Amino acid sequence: MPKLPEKTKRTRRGSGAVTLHEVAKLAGVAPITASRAINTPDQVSESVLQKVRDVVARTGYVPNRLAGGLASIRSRLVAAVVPTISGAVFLETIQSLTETFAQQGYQVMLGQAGYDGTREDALLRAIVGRRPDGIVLTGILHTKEGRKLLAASGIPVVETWDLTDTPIDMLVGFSHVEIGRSVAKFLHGKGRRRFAVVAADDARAQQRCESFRAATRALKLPAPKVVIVPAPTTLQYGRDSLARFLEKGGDIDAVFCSSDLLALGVVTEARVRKIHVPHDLAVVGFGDLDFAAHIDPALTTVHINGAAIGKLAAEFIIERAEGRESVRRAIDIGFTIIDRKTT
Amino acid sequence: MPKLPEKTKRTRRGSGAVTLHEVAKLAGVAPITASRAINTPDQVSESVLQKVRDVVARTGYVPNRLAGGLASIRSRLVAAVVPTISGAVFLETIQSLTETFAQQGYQVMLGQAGYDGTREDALLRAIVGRRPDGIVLTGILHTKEGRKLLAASGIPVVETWDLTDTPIDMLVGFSHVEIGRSVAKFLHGKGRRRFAVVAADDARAQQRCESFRAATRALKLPAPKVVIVPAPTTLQYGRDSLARFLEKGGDIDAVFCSSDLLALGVVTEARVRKIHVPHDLAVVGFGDLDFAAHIDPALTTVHINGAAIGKLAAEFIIERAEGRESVRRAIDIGFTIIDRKTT
DNA sequence: CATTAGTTTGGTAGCGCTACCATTCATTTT
DNA sequence: AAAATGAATGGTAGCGCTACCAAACTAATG
Repeated sequence: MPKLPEKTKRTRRGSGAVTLHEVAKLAGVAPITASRAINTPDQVSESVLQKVRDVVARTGYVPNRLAGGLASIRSRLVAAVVPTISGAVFLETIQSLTETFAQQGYQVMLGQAGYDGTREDALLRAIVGRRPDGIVLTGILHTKEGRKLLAASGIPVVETWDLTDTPIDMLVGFSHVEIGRSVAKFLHGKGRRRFAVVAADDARAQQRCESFRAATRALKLPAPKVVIVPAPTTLQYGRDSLARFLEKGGDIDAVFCSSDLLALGVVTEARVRKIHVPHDLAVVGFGDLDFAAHIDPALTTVHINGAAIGKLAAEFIIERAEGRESVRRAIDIGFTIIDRKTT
Repeated sequence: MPKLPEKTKRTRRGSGAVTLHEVAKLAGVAPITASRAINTPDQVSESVLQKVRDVVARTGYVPNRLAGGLASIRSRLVAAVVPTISGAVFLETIQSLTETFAQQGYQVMLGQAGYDGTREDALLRAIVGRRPDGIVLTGILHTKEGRKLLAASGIPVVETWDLTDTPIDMLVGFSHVEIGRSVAKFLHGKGRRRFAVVAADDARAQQRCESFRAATRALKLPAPKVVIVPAPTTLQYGRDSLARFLEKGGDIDAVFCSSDLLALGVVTEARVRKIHVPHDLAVVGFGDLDFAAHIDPALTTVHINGAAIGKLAAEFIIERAEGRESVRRAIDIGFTIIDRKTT
């Protein structure tokens, strides 16, 4: 059995790590055969496989995917872009995205674009430079520059958490306009008439707010009172917002919040002020985060299947990467209003 | 001005994207000069810089960092490993980590190891294969295999959210043992005597629980009642846990929870059962998440400066990558018990 | 003026891997 | 038996970039 050679030569260049060539030499085969033994084991004889696996174990060889990606145009790297990771809404999506990709041997690169989109272009350039096999845009509106860059790169892109008639490439989302309308109707159906909205200062929350407002108009109700809070949302903003409504002599009987955290804040503030939820005030959240069902009173909210979004987005990109062109390119995953105890 | 050439040749190989060589040719300089114009602009004359920048803008050239990383052993990629992204505790750390790195032109790759650590080794291999400039381990205990792999790779590693006498490399953390002890003393100082613990089934939560138990023994108090819940923790587990204590005829006057979400659950369940917090029951959380200060009653909890951990970890790795060997390698960032209204 | 030092540019040779084609040898078909 | 097929292996030539050294040229020094 050949002895493991000392790390000699290659002083200046090279990481000093074990390379495929060294593995091949120790196994007594050609480099390309060693490569096949590792990547496509069924193209190789049992004996070669054995020898190579043996050497890999002994040397602790870890393939250099930088080199592999450069040689094969398959980096097995994908990028996920979120406005910010601290807004808990996207977590489920990222989690299932990461898991689905990990199972297929892909690594996920995370980028935070910020809600204002200023860093977005720079981020996209950094991402494209890594030549990922796909890019998942999580809930983001795109600058012209960004769109051009992505289109030119030829990298598969999935936009998520929204719908548009002009997707860059693929799409997994749902209609924020539809949600705003549905919630308005829902509250109206419950006999509520004097609406308020607490909406984060981000494009999708604003869309929901706008269509909510439009729906109240269609229902011949007074225009809803609106408070805009910075994104990402917090419980405190929710408390403050309710306080604001009441200070302004707010005569309201229902609040639609753009996140569950805001809704929890409103519920909390209401309790402190001895306003009974749902009797005096109905509260609707958005996101159906983990805690929504278990707070007291249980929160009525709009459920989005974030995990499904992540899984689908990953599958779309994997299909593309494997060359299986999928026909479905845009999916509306829908939403559900979960009627619990705050309405 | 030379015309942009059609994309010809290189049909099978190559991404078809603009390369540095093409940029150089269009700018009328050697490839290496173009490289310098882009990466180290002050090594190059004003006129060359102008020409190259011009061509880059016209062609939409995006440097291939895969190739760059392969050639230079500087991938400008770093990996962050978390047990799971849905446990909100680490979010702040990841966020500040990502931001600090992004500012320096590094990209962050995210890996989820799972709380059980089964996927950890596979994940580490995948990460090492990408030859990142650094790896940040967020709150993880490491298998022998994993330690060996990382040590052999020579990649700078920062372990976080814990302390150990035998760090793989660098360390930014705090003492879970110290926290358990401090919280026990804190509650004892408030006159509480009949303790309970709700702890997640993960190593660090267990450490806090253990030292809490040890401290009660030292204080000659009865052993605390303990409920273990699966990680990551949820509000519901918190509610269930309090229910469990009470069913078992739990004669308790204080609960130490291993997360703020659990604590919120306990507080919620207590309210539903008309148990007054803090009069009848004191509750202490862990993490001091965003909402802790704003729920009602405001939550007493252990504050960890997660953002600082992320920032420091990033700085450690950047220093290493730039060749500036830092002396400080292990930092205890400490913690604070924030005394609010639940105790 | 020659010599030295500094600045700007270019050539060569890989980094570690895989695509593509060519070769060998065993197996099957006519 | 010859031809055709298939399976296993190897050789060559890059992928797109940068480290290293060398050359050319400018400026400063004695």
